[in-house]
Amino acid sequence: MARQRVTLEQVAKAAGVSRATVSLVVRDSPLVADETREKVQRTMAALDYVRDIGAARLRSNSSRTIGLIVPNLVNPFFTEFLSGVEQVMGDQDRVVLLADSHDDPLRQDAILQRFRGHGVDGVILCPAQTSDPDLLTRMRLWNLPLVQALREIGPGHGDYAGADYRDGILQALRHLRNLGHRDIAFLSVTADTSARTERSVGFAQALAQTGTRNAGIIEADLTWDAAEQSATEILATRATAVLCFNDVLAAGLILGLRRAGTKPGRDISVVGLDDLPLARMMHPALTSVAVHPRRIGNEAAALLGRRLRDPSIGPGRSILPTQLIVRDSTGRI
Amino acid sequence: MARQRVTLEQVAKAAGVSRATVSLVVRDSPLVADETREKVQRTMAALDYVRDIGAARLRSNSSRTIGLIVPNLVNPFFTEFLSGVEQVMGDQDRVVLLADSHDDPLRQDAILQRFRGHGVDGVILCPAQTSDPDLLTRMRLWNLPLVQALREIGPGHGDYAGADYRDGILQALRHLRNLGHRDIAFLSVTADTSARTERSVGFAQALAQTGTRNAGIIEADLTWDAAEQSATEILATRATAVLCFNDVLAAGLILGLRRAGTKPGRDISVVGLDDLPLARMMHPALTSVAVHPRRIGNEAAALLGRRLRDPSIGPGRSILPTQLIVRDSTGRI
DNA sequence: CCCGAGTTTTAGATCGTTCTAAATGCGGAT
DNA sequence: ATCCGCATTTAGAACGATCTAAAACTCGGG
Repeated sequence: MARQRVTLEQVAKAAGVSRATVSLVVRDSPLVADETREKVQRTMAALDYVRDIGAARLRSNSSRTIGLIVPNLVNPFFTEFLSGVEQVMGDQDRVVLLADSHDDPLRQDAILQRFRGHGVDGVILCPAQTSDPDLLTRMRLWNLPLVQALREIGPGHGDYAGADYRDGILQALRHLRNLGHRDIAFLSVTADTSARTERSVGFAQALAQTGTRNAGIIEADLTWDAAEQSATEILATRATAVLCFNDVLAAGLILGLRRAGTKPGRDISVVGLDDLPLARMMHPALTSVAVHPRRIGNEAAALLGRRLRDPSIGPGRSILPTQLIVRDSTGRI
Repeated sequence: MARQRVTLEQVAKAAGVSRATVSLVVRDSPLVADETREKVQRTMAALDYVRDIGAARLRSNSSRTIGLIVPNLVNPFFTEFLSGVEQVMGDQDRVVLLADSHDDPLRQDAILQRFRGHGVDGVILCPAQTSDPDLLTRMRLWNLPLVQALREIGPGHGDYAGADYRDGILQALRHLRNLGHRDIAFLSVTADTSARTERSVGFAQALAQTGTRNAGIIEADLTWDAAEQSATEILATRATAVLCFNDVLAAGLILGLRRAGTKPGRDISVVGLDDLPLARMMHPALTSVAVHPRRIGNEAAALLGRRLRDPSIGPGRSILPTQLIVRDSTGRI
């Protein structure tokens, strides 16, 4: 039960130098003589010294720690994103505090306070639905660097990483039009986020640009069951093709359509957004717009790194290109 | 750039009491008078005081922080598990440091050092393949409480949370036998973990217990492509049914089988393990053994919580029951 | 009016680091 | 000899909390 943490002090004593010198070695400062440095490094290794980053932060105000808040850990989309963030942060020798807001602004607030208490250097936030726009000013007040990702509170300013959904939707509708579709429905979500408005607007614009018609907008909760049940509503429209808010809904919808006796890809075309891995596995394989959430995660992490290095730099916005992947769920009318 | 962190000192001054009193209020100690407590709480709220947990830990040795290492963030199985851990820890007002070892023991070591430096109270580890058994003694030396999950280094002692795969496999083979199958193949993975040996042994035992025959053990990398390609090898055996290491492999295999012109569920039966959400979405829908990774995550977190509360308590092992979910990928011979 | 037993509050040391400012050692130029 | 400049090293004060041990109250009883 012995408290047996090895401290700077002990290393210093063992190496016959002062605490301050060891501290300099730890942070590999150029001020220390090569001979001393080596001696100290040897004793550090011998004693299995591990620097206490908490104590270091107390004095220096850099915890090498960042907070990451996602609204959902079940959707593979977010976990791929998360994996992208973790990857870059690990390479920068930073550590990621992870939390799931369950799309609940109150919970999100609580998490932010907790993160604040832990002295994170910055936060990557994928905001919960209906987050208070006021949150941004509060965070500025707290002096807590923020990068938003995938979704955004309020009008876009500040660091942001996302994907060019509008263009992706345009690609999808062009593809559908080339296959002869004219009446297109949109299976949207109930949750109110910037991601939804972006895609709704993108849908409207793409309709105009491709000369196709809105056959109806159906909303469903973001679950497979809800999407499955929405199939009947979709079939009640005169749509020959459906664009879905994301692949989760598309997958559920396809299940529902099959259950209702139609053959997706032949009787009705379905396009997803996100191109989750499962898109390939479904039957019929899902035509979807690839978004590469992992890369967005990389970008978000890079943006935050940049911000931490230079807080005065202008906001960085990173909108990654998207790409339609054609599979079997879309076909000629 | 203003230094604007609100400290105990400032709260104390504003409330007209001492630092120590405020500290007691923060930790809601019963020692402080109700009147004082309220006064202090009001000033804390007014000043937007946030307790610095790093500083607290320095003195008190409890960081309310735990480390979680998974070998893979892409596999939904692990992210569900992770989500289970996060949930319980969040409720305990603890924060999760997350890292991905990519199944690489060296990386895993580096992560552990980083966690140690951050002063985590304990670690939940899903060990990377071929982790050195020596790691356990090292961690004991470091005085770092450990809960293993899903996989285990060395012979089982110490806290562990996992699922009863053996029984799940037995259920699967019974089911296959009842459908008339006698020759059963096992699609395994190349990665060498306790999870693999557990399932291999379970397969062998279940063969014996059900009076079925081993039609061959095929190994594939843990990717869809590899599983897809293994279909030809599987078809070269005389197996009428295949048990797969997990649903990812099962999904790939089914794709490969279909591509090869067979009809899974009719010509050949396929059973997965884990019952990932995608099992429902595939065509044919995958018969699989439900493992509930989220609950395992809950358990692992609970075990660690228990250990932190009382370090002297005996090791806890939590093996959750599994349950065969029959869908369309298995059929009468 | 003092005492003792509770209850409540507090001063000061402490945790392991970094920072600041100053001390030290060493050549070479004066 | 003395002094300067440079490269190294260091003592001691932070940082923001908790802990320990003692101080300051309160109150009823002698």
